[in-house]
Amino acid sequence: MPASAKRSRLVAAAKALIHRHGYYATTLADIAHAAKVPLGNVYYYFKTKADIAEAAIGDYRRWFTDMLTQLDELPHPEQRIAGFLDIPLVHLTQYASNGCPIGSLCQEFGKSEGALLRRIAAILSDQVMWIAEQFRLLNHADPQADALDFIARLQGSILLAQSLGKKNILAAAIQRLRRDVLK
Amino acid sequence: MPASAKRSRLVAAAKALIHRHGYYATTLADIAHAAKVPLGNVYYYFKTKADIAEAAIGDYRRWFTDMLTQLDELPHPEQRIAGFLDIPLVHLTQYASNGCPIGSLCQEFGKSEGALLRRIAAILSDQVMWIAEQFRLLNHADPQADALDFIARLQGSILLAQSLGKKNILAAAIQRLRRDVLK
DNA sequence: GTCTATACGGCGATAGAC
DNA sequence: GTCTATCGCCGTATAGAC
Repeated sequence: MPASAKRSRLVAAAKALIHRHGYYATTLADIAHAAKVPLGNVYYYFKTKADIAEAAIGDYRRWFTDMLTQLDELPHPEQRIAGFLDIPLVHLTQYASNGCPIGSLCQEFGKSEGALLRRIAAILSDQVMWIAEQFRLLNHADPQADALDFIARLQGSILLAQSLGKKNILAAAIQRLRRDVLK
Repeated sequence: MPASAKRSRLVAAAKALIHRHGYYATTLADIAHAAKVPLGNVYYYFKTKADIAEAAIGDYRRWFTDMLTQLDELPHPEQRIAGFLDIPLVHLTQYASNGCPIGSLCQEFGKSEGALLRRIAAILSDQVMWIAEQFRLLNHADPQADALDFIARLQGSILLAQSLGKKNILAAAIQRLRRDVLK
């Protein structure tokens, strides 16, 4: 039932605008306009603004779940991790100017919206567990701690690149992560 | 001239509330109430809400500058870095539940407020340069890159601890940073 | 310098015709 | 299902008395 063209356009617009301007700064009018849907009609598909965010988060989660499942097809853990690092590399410019769509929402929702925080943070949690699994296969002494450090380095580097306005920082950090893991 | 009791109270209230709830979610009425200053009177001290944020950022910058200057008195770079890591350790609970006051403002301002972003990001930049100087003294091959990685790990760990609701993540990350640097 | 009252705009959400 | 008009609230900012 969620497969309506308008609904999809609304969610897509919400994801793009929220990534660029943040959740609070994005208005329903902005989303409706970008999706070419009249403002009042938005409420036929979503009861509240938070519901749109939830749909956007669901989209992100499905996307990452699919991506990690695809990467699981690769034969070696090193290849899988390299594939994982390709994600921020492909979106380098976007991540460096708008931040990680997951990480920045965690920041925003971490301040107030408890229910939405748990949903968006679950994606980060998925990533940590997936990386930990690869590290376990690579015989790390403490795969969980190493995975947390890995994701922290990635998220922190995105923040630094965005804050200092230098996407090179992110590119170099990805390179460094790849080297440290695959050495 | 900036040393008015009311003004100081307003800035202090702004810092605390913005750290807890973020800049956009914090209203001038909240700040005025917490500082026990009538709403209308706020505008005698600050022309706009952004001006209050600027004052808060100035406060943070002075605080960190003083702290780093104090740490410079310590004889060995290792001790200085250990002292630097004591900052998030002392504020562990607060950082784990509300994030880093600097990092989370960078996220928030990175989305829209360009002028304020540059000011708050300067603090991160200061930290990176200061850490890089210590690494240079410790004969690191690439002090700048190592410093960026160091701050990224710290910021990313704070984000993970806050998002996943486990302050242990931050405590462990600090321990790990200390061990990696001082070994 | 201080404080009350209020203007003004924008946003989330609703009513109700079609 | 779709869309226009609009309500009600809240947040920033101002006017102006004291």
